[in-house]
Amino acid sequence: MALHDWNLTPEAAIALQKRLAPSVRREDTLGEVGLIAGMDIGFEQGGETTRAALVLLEWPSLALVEQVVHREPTRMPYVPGLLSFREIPAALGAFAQLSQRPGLIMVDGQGIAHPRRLGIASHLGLWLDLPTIGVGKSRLCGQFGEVPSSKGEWTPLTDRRREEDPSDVSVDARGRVTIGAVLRSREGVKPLFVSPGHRLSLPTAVDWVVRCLGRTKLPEPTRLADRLASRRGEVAASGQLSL
DNA sequence: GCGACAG
DNA sequence: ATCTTGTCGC
Repeated sequence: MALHDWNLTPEAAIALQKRLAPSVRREDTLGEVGLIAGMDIGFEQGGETTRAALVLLEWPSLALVEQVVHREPTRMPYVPGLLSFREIPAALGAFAQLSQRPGLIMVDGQGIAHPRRLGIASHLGLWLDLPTIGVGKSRLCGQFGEVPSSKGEWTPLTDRRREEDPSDVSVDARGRVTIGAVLRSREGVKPLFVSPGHRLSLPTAVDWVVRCLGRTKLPEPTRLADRLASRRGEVAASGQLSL
């Protein structure tokens, strides 16, 4: 993938998403998943500083083997649909500090469950050329029915077909395509929005999320990254960049 | 034109 | 996302 600038106007960012979306691989091309990463972004000083948190867990023990935090000035405001342009730069800074490469990354946000099928998980996966899964806590787009109540069960998240969708995706009688899964990761709690980021299918994405589930709503990779990105669990972060 | 809208 | 008090439950 050709490198591009992150400071773009909304119009340019949307045009870029449309150009990149066709490159997102939705087939399973996972390698040996020895390490699973979890990524999340937090903000400090009223949003002036962006704080990227990255954790590496060993599979299948899910033991935490490495964690890094990277801080840098916030450049872009939050605009629905353009989240990746605001958060990926900082995420890359955190990745640069990692001493080992993960075989899979779980990102807090959407994968292809995005208006132009290029949510932050897909964009990051494309940039790093690594398998990624979007694990969102709320919906950006798409519709879904009642979510089963048992842990591990899910209902499809569908959306009207778009130009950004591959021509070979299955379209139902109503012209809709499945872009993700609304997963009951824990009983009695709001469901999770799981969608393929890059280099894996929806069934595989759901499988990995379920396999990384503990007793909490979020899978371990995202849960730990979330905790590190926020102030909670004040863990001693390794190699950070101060401002 | 009127809502909806990841983090 | 972040700001915040109390409250319910394992």
